[in-house]
Amino acid sequence: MDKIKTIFVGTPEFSTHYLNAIINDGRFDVVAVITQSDKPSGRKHEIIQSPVKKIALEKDFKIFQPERLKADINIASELKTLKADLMIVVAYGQIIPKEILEVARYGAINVHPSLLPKYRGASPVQSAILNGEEKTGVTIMLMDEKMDHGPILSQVERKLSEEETNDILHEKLADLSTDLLISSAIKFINGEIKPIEQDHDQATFCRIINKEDAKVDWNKSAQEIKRKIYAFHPWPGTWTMLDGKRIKIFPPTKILKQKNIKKSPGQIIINNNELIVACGEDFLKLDRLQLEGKKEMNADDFLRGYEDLNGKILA
RNA sequence: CGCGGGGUAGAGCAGUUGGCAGCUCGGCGGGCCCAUAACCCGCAGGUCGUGGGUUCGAGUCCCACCCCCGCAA
Repeated sequence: MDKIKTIFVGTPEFSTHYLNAIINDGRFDVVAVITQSDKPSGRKHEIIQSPVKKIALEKDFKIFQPERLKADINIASELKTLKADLMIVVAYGQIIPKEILEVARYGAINVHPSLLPKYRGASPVQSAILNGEEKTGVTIMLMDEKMDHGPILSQVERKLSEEETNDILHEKLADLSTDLLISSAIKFINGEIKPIEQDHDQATFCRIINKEDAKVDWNKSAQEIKRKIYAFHPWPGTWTMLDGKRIKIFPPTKILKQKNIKKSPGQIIINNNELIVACGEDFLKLDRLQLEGKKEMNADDFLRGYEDLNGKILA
């Protein structure tokens, strides 16, 4: 059997797990890679290449980096000349127009890290943690014009614990589903899978995360705040303000229930060398912090250098 | 040339107008105690990021460079 001529579309680290799996499997021939354009990034505004691009360069794949895929009319015809069998899309970061989705003979397959039709959209993993879901998973599906809307080829589930962070969960979901992507793609091409239409009435959506989402509202319950800290780790990183300075909060944190103490939300309590903050409901013990300009550190290190914290208010 | 904070003992920090380098924690030794991460006594541990300059004298002032970090993108 000939190798499956594949166009891979993706951008961040998460995508690279799948690209590597496809490369290592041996039954696929990557004829092109589409990834986001290089952008000035970091402290000195250096030009940064996407993780997917780095692999593509290493393997000497043909690379496309349109500024806006929608606006680039020529790219569809150029892709067609590759006579690809399949397009595989993992976290590209742009809407892909219909003409592009149709350049490969068998169409486009998407990997989406949620149990579709739940959590369509830009932040499925973060949202599942934020909402305290008991389980999430990964869906392999065919793409159509609507976002995360196409018929499902396969799914895999994973239980969630209260201690799951966004970065680790992404990795675990990838580990869990790279094989599934490959087997599903091959079965689909061989006509061994019948795609199943999603139950669109059950669909839920999650929007892209912005920086304002990452600020702590201490009026919320300790549980809600804890989930945010885990869901937004390491990016964008949950933060609050202390004495006019930004301070980031990292996992782990622990919820403390103490009914007889009354403090205003955001108030710091130093007890037994532990850093505890009053929330709208219950209390949160913070273990790891980072003051702007400083490195991330343990709470007891932080307390050592920052005297008279007791009673101060985080906002 | 995007904006900003920082580099001082193993860790976290302080160091006033330039004048003997400190604090808390940790480490080591000893003491107290039924006992302890508690308490008491003692000890060790620093080329103050690097190089140059000013000065009788620089952690501190001037110049250059290296490294870490927050914002923004």
